[in-house]
Amino acid sequence: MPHVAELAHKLKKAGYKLTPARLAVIDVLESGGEHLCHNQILEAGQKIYPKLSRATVYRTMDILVELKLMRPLYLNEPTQRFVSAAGGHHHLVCTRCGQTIEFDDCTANELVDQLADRYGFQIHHHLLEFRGVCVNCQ
Amino acid sequence: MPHVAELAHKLKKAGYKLTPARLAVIDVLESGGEHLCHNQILEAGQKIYPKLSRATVYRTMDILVELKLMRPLYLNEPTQRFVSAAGGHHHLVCTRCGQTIEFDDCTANELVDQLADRYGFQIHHHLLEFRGVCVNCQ
DNA sequence: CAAAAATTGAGACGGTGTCTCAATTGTGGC
DNA sequence: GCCACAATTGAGACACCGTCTCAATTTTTG
Repeated sequence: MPHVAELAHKLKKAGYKLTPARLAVIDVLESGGEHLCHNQILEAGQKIYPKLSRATVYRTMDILVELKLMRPLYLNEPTQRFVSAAGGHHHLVCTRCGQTIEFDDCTANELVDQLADRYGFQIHHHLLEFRGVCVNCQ
Repeated sequence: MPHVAELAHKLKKAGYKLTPARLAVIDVLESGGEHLCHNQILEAGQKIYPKLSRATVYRTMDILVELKLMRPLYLNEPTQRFVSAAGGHHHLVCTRCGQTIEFDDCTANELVDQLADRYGFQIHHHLLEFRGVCVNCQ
């Protein structure tokens, strides 16, 4: 989970201005749950800074992704969501209720090397997604 | 890669009618490349059966997914794409040119058990996605 | 203080996925 | 082969999403 101070500081350090709109977005990211999408960020952000507009949310998220402070992902739906770049990148998704658990364990590192060899790819990152039914929904 | 005959047969067996529209969609799935999205299926399908409509493509794909003959996935973009349910479920994506290689190797099976234990999930399937730069784009 | 640069909100726009509805079509029973 | 009925269809309406433009505002700089 990102910290307001940290995100804000890095934004400023990268040469971006700390405007109320951007601070509202950052605030939402810090206090809101995980896996927020643009719309959720917009709605929550407007409670903090009512003038906040959709375009600004998109622009701010672009910056945060560019600076590798947040990471975009698609959890089996057409909506882009965001997680802190620091957090675990792997997911356990309940296909019934949508609950998503994030974890870090990863046994894919050997596989990364194999694939790099076989296909000549430079692999930068990877994502594991497990899908099933959670305890409550069984 | 699915076979027309096979998909068509299973559709009929499940109680669905074999209409020209559905056959066109199936034909595209069989002959077209991998990772097709609705729009690509529509365009290719209309070359076979010009009256084919967008709604029918969506409906047919819903059925095929329901019957577990095809599998939907999102490759880091808001567009849903489809792969044969039988094929490999893991991907190597070039972030520069978009080329996607599909493979089957999987070292995640131990991880599946661990996660099932830890979180009480019944895990049905999983997806690995590796992202990097392919030979040509380096 | 003035000019330039960065950022913004509002709204237009094209594309996508969903839905409705009247018209058409495939199928099993005859 | 034909018929009646249920399934299926295409067309278009609709809401929503992501992108873009642009004029207005704010911030920084000289």
